[in-house]
Amino acid sequence: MQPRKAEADRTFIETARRAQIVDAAIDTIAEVGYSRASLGRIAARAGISRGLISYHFTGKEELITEILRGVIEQSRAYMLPRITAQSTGPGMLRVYIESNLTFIREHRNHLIAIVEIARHRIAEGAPRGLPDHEPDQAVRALAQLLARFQKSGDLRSDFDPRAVAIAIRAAIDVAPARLSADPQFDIDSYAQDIIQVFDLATRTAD
Amino acid sequence: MQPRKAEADRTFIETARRAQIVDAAIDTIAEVGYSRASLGRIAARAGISRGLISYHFTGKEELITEILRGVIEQSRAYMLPRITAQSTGPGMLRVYIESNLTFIREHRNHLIAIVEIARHRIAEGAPRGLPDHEPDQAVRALAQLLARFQKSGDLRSDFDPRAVAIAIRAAIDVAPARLSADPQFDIDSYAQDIIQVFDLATRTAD
Amino acid sequence: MQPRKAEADRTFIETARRAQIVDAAIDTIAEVGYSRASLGRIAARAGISRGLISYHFTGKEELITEILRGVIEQSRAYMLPRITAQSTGPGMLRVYIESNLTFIREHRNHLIAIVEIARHRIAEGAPRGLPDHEPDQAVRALAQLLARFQKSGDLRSDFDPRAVAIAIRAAIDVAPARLSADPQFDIDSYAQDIIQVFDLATRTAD
Amino acid sequence: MQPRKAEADRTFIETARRAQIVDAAIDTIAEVGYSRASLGRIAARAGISRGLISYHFTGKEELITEILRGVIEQSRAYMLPRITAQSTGPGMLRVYIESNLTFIREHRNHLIAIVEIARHRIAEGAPRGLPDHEPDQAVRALAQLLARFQKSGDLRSDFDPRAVAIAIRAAIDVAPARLSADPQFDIDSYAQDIIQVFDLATRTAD
DNA sequence: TATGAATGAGGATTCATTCAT
DNA sequence: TATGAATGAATCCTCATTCAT
Repeated sequence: MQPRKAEADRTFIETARRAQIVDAAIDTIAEVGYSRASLGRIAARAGISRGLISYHFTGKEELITEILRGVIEQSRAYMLPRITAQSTGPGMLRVYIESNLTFIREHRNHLIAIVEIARHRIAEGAPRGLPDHEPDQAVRALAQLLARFQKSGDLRSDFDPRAVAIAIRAAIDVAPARLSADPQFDIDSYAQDIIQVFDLATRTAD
Repeated sequence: MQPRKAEADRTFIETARRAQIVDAAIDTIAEVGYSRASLGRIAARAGISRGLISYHFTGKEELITEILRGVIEQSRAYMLPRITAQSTGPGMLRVYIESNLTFIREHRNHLIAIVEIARHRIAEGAPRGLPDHEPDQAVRALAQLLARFQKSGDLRSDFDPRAVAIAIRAAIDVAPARLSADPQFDIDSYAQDIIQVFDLATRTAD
Repeated sequence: MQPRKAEADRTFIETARRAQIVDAAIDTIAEVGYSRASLGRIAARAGISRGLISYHFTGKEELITEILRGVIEQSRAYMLPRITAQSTGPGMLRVYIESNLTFIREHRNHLIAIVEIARHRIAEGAPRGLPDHEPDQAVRALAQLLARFQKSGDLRSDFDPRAVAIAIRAAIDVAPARLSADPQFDIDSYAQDIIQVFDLATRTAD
Repeated sequence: MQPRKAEADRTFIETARRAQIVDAAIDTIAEVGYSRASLGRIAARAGISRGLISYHFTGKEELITEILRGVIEQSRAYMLPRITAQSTGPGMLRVYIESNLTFIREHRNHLIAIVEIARHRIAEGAPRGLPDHEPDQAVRALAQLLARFQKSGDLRSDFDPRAVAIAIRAAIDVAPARLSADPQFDIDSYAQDIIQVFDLATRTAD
């Protein structure tokens, strides 16, 4: 759905309300799961009326899309500078995984929510809303990074960057659910372990 | 919940119908996603009335549980002998990944469906029905395998078997969704790639 | 509904089955209440298939009517001779109440069932099936008895026999429900108490 | 179950709608009986949509409980002052019966409805919602009254107050159904008749 | 006779959405 | 801006009944 208004036209209050609703929606999805996250429950958590959500968002879909957009934007803002600061292949890979999992640890609910949303969007074959089918985009970007370092001889050249990108993203994307379902899951040591896995798997034999 | 009848008491027709319904449910879930897979849609696909599903299954939950049970059983039957036939760590790992992905390729919808179901069950915190919270069980079994070969010196000992198991399962479990969403995804070459990833990551340095 | 066959045409087996079904229905109604007493549950209790009930009875209504008919017949057979054996007004009244409550005590479920049925029939304004709206018939018969003894000077003449009949029947008809809901309810001493109540209320002042 | 909101928080419109729905439910139950009184029929009678009932009440049970609560409250408000104004045993008893039946006459449908509801609640063994299993409470209160006057020598002491209370309540509770099923039933003269019955049965011999 | 199979109606509930105020 | 009110669709489930074997 297209937004109710162009972003630029929004008043201060409107922007604040949208943010408040988005936050409530994230927490609700993280707590009760996507399919039980009705507008009623989201409104209740935000302490506002059901109607107000409809007032600020064209429909449920716009709200969901907004969540996605926001979280992706934040995560990019956090990770991109860190990743681009690295100049070696192994370094980039380490920081990529590390910054992803750190961001997940510090934004648990946000990530639980978008993973939930992504699954539903994929499952229901509705990749509209985002210009490009979200999880794929992340895979593609990572694959490009890998390919670049393969070319420069900084990573092994005998693997398909796309396949490995899928595996890395899978290992990362599984973390939010783990985090919420398994109290013993230690995301930091998990990070170190999979950094080693993909480091060994992609590092050139010296 | 509990089945309408003990399995042994079922008529030929009853068994056939149950199977037909289970199949229709699998295809429906694979096509429209878990949350849109209503009994009505499942019945429509099977070409039967809504009531007939209720006649053969105590409730939606029994149907879902039956799907899970069936697919897990089939996949075990397919993979277990292949995996246990291997005596070396790397061999086991290769066959584990390979047989999983082969099974996925040959039972696309089945796997799409159970991954969908598993997500929902996790998300809604209701892992009842199956003795043990399904995806975890798979992780745990794989972790045990890895640990065993670590102890026998057949795999590196400097990684947490549980963490690596999670990563391997993630790489496998992501395949069904890929398969259905991305027409260019080549599961066989993906298999070879991730076999190499985890082989390099776990193989002892000679 | 009219019965499937004239009573005379029934084979031995048919008669036995009908009786078995009627018994199962009585126990089911007594246990789970009228509205939860589905044909499925009745069949299950009888250990037969759902279809068989439909084979022996035109519909649920015929079954229910049959229960009513049977229990009323039995209760008449038990009570009538006892009541008509009495020649005085007070004696008749005592035996009327006593034999009713004794019959109730000895046929708990049967009585619970028909009271349940009667309520539903009244409530749903469907007094068809029986030539005459059941509870009314009992009231009317009792009122006639009372009136007869009033005329012969054997009971007070300053009460409306119909009103008192209603009150007596109410005191009796309430017993089955009490019996099943209140474990401390002692039907025998209750009988003595209400015998005294209606004796004092109707006895001529000597 | 528990109401959607605390009673104090309700809007004017909300209060009015709830009352309207309760009224429609009472009339529907009185007309077609408890088990046929579906939310659909109730909504139709109220001239509103099915969903609106769910909007104002948590579920069917809350609606039913609300009916019970309301009618009991009204009937208490009507009867209690009249009964407690009496100081003698026979006087109390007369006013008890009289006020009950007057209230019934003036609130026909209300009483038909709550008797219907009470039966169902008893039959299905689910006396929750109300603090105490309703009909029993009425019996108990009356039994206490009777016992008090027995002790003070104002009523015969040779009857069980509980048994007589059951009989009196039965005579009263049967009136709503009579009223609706039997057009010739004259509740006022019925009142006078059973007042005499229980007066004669409990009055001390002077 | 008896069963299992199948249907379709009806019922309670949840929910996204619309609208008047 | 914000709310409460209201709707109607969708969903799961139960059930009486019908029918072929």
